[in-house]
Amino acid sequence: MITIRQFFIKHKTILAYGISLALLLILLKWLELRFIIFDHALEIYVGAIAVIFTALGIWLALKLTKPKIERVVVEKEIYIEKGKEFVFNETEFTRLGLSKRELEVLQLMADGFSNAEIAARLFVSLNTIKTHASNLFFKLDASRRTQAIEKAKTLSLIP
Amino acid sequence: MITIRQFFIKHKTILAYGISLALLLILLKWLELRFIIFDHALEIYVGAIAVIFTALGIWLALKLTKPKIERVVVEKEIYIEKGKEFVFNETEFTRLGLSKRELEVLQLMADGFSNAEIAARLFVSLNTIKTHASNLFFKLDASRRTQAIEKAKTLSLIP
DNA sequence: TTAAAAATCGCCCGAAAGTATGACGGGAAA
DNA sequence: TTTCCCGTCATACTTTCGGGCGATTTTTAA
Repeated sequence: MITIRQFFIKHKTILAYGISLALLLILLKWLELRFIIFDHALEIYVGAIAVIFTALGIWLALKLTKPKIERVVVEKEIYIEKGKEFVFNETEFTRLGLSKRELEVLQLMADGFSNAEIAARLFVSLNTIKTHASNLFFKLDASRRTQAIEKAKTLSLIP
Repeated sequence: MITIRQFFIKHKTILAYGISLALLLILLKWLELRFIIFDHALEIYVGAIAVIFTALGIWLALKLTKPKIERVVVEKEIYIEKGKEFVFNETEFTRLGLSKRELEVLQLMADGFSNAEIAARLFVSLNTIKTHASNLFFKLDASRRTQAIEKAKTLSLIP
């Protein structure tokens, strides 16, 4: 159930607009009264309306235009310690969403084994290895095993 | 010296605005005439003016304001190898009887390039790269490129 | 200068790798 | 309990690799 108060809070922009309009109408009525009093006041009246509504239009346009989004690419340098003992990069592993099995296959691939050899070593079918390899390439954004290995090494996923 | 024509060309936006205003005034005059004829036409008249000038305001705002630009910073990570400078194993290189070109191909292979890509990079044909690769595999006693890369790395032939 | 080594290219063919898609069970999380 | 991910496997197809030839042209070094 939505209370009136909640409604007010939710639509405060619309409310503000409504109140503004009301105030404008009051102003117009007041101007209308003045118009009766003065000669040639019609021109002033119309002019005032024109000015006010031009301003309103401008305000509306500025308020309602969506900002154009510009992407700025900032290069962030990440230094990788090399030559020391291998430390597994758990962060990247999780970020890329790799599975244990996939890492296992990746490791064996880097060791120079063929898909058939990997399949034999892990006691699964060749097709399974191919599936793992495919997923691996997708996750590592690689299209070849050598590329995948290269990336995995720089990311410290494998020694 | 700026001629009148040049002035017109330069400020055609302003001119367009002026002409629009003139047309609007004509329209208003015409409406004013109608207003005399009809009873209660004042409200219509004022409403029309309000609408027109609101539109004008919106148009003006859109035309004259610079588009809002929202900057979104996108971080692109760049991995940089640090420490452990690579020392080329000249001994192994000579012992295995590798050629300069072969080493070059080997290097590119390790970087994850396909034979076709290597061929393009070295401005030679795919067949040439295949020949180099074959010789490479023979000399390194490997039967796959991944194996060759593995061996070459442990022998410090490539970083 | 001349032979050896290196680099280039070609063709054929089979093997391996990779793509696409679908399916199924099991375990963990919601 | 249901959904989602993982691991498993399969089929069918395309692409890339790698082996096995042979061949010509530079380069290099004796």
